[in-house]
Amino acid sequence: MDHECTVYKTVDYLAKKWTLMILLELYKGKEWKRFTEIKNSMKEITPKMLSERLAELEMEGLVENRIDASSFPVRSEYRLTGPGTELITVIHDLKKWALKNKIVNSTCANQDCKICIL
Amino acid sequence: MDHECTVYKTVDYLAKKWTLMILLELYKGKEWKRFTEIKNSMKEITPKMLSERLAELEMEGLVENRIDASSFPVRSEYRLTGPGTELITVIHDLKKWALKNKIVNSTCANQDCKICIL
DNA sequence: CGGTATCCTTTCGGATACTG
DNA sequence: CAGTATCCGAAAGGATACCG
Repeated sequence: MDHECTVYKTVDYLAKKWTLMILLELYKGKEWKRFTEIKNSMKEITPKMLSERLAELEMEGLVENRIDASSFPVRSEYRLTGPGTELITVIHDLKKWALKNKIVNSTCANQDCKICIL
Repeated sequence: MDHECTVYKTVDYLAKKWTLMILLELYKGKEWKRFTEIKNSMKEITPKMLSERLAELEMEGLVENRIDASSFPVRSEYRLTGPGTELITVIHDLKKWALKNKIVNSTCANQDCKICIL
């Protein structure tokens, strides 16, 4: 939309399809994850989408990428940056708000969600 | 997208165009605001969009509507509910995160933003 | 005033194929 | 393996007109 307000800018890219899922996928488990590894963990995503979203997140400084070109095939891995990890806290707050105020009966409420693992 | 995860569900509707702007518009100033009053404060929005978004937000329990049908023209007013107001806190946290981690030089950082007023 | 209805444009994302 | 290129369909949103 092209905003000047920080809040709108931030939500604009966080809100895109797959973005949150990718962030949470990178948040769980191991530090560095390979492209295909991320892709396989999100059954429905296309390489095009994953590629686009990772590029955006890298530009926003939430994700970093390291490439080992000496090996073949090239090994490319991603992880959350510091800011990226800190954002998870805010997302967790959002979840707490939702569970407190809106969700009446959800498996999400009884336990840590298996999907977002928050 | 049709998620089962609380977090995704929540972001799915918060992320729609105009939604955040409407919430913040209702957050500032007076308690109850009329349809046209909201519309005029957001120069670019069409009545269709405002109507759709308000309906969604009402369904989600973030906004409530009262109608005075005895007057003519009918007087219809909106305001944030309790949960709606609490959400503003989370949005504020998101802003703080963005200013701390991402925004280098923004008028937003020096003062409360004139747009989101957070 | 407070919306709906209709139509139309634009954007987004999916499917698929291909490449170094 | 880690993507990119191309094409296409669905859906979101804008413009405009109209109505109780």
